[in-house]
Formats: sequence, structure tokens, C-alpha cells
Amino acid sequence: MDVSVKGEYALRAVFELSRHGEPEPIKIARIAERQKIPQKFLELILSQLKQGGYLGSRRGADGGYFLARPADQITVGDILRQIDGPFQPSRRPFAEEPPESPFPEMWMRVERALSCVIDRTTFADLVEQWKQKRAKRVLNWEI
Amino acid sequence: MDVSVKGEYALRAVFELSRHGEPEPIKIARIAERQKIPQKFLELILSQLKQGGYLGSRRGADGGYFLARPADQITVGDILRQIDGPFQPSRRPFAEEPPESPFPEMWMRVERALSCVIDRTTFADLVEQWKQKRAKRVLNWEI
DNA sequence: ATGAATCTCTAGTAGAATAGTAGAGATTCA
DNA sequence: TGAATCTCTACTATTCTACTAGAGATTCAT
Repeated sequence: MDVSVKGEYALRAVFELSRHGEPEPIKIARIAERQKIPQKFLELILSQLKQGGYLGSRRGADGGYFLARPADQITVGDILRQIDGPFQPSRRPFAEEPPESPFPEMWMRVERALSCVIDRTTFADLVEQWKQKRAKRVLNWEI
Repeated sequence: MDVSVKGEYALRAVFELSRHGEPEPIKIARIAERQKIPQKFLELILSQLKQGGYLGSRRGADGGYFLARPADQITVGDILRQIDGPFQPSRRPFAEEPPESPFPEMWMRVERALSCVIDRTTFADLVEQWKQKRAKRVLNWEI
């Protein structure tokens, strides 16, 4: 019942790209620095997110990564599933699940509950929350 | 985002004890056989659940394990947390989480959603569901 | 008191997964 | 052309997972 470090890195990277907003790409090195992610590891992660169709990239000077679609059309669930795979009660198939076992149904309820959060939270939402929090902090700061 | 095989074994074992109901203990060997769990592995699991105060045991002939409290006072969440530890977004502490990061709040929402299922589902509920399913199957079978 | 049945405790272990690192290659653009 | 960047393949140390082994401690019938 946890999320991998790789998954968290991926979320932070996409958040960084979403926060930026502009269509110009951001360099891996910059994302790595701002989110404290080992650069070579981040390269693998971003490449995987590009495979999934969530990011685009350009090489060369002034190259970098950018969102492949608007931040309000990418969810936390999209990214987590692309990196860590789908939620599964257990990887090994249980040989003979008796047909009246109550567990499959319970796992479905768990999956739905999880989905209600991760598949409804977009990166636009996260950026919005981040902006509001920051505004509130600055306000308190100035009083 | 998954549950360990060990966690599933633990749930099945407690379900087996709950289904039995009676206060007489059930032998590890019997649980292992009925739920297809490697016996030596199950020994470790049951011992861990006893440490957590969920099960009791007796040695010797006619020994075995039994629920330490009624099945309606043990939840799926109790067992999963005892075996797999608490839900955590990631085990490694992120060095410097900026105070306006939107992630901690999101993880709390995930945790609450999860809790709504696993901390509200008792083993009495699971046994109830199992009984209903079985009744329905027998009904269809007899028509 | 004995002994068979059972739980209990410590230790080990093969294989997979995690969290990276290394380095050469392919593009892009000034 | 060449410098900056992404891209691709391969490797690796460490930890975790899912077990197994075996001796020891209790319990209870006899």
C-alpha cells in the first residue's frame, strides 16, 4: 500500500511542467534541479511518460520536455499508472478463488475509492491549489 | 499501488477464522490447506497477527488459532496495516518539501478514500457477503 | 511422567524489484 | 560544424518478497 519513489518523481516532474504553462520546453537538468531528482533517473522517467503520450520533447540547444496536452487533461492517475502499473490486489493469480469469495468485490470497492481521487485530480487542479496556497502565504507575510 | 501476497494471505486466514465463528481454535495446517497458503509462511503471518492483538492461540493437540475479538471488531485495514505497514506516499523523506506543495494534501485525500473502504469493512461483513453469495448460488442451483 | 501434536522463534535464501549509474548515439539549431 | 540536448541500452548495488529449515516450548491425553 504505497507509491514508489519513481512514481512520486514522475508526479513532481509533470507538476513542474504544468506549473510552467508556456509551450517552450523545459530541460531535464532544470526539472531535476528544481525538484531534487537524480538527473539520469529522471531521463528514464520522462522518456517513459513520453511513450505514454503525456509529454513531448525536442532535442538540441533550447530543447527539453513539455506537456503533450493541457494540464487539465492529465490526471494523477494517468501518470501513476504509466509509471507503476495498474492497482492490483496481488500479482500472483490465486489458483482457485472460490466463486463466493468476498474479496474480489472488496478490491473493486478499493479501486473505485482510489480512482475517485487520482483519476479526478488533474495537474491543472494541483497548480491551482499551489497558487492559492502561495497567495495565502504571501498575504500573511505582508500583514 | 498494490497489496503484497503476504497481506492477502493474512486476510484470507482471518476470513477463514471468522467464517468458522466458534471459539475452538483452528490449526495452522487446516487454514493453510483450505486457503492454499504455504504452511511455514502462514505460521509467520499468524504469529505477527497475534503480536498485533488480533488473534489468540493455544499449543498442543487440539491447539490452533482463534480470533482475539469478535469478527465485527476486526477490519480489513487492521490486518493490512499490521502486515504491510501503513499507507505511505513514499518511504524516503523528500529533503525539502516546499510549504506550498499540493502533494501532501492529495495523499491525505487518497488515504481517506482508502480508509473509507478498508477501515469500514469488518470480517463480519465479509462473512455476511460470503453467506449471501453462497445462498444465491444454491438457490439458482436448485431451480 | 511421557510423548505426540501443535504453536514459536531464529535464521537463512533465491529471485525479483527498486533506485539508481554509465556511456555512447541521435537530433536540433545557431 | 559543433555544442547542447534528448535517447537508448546496459549494468549494478541494495532492499524486499516470499518463502524454507529446524530446533525449542507448550499443551493435553494417557
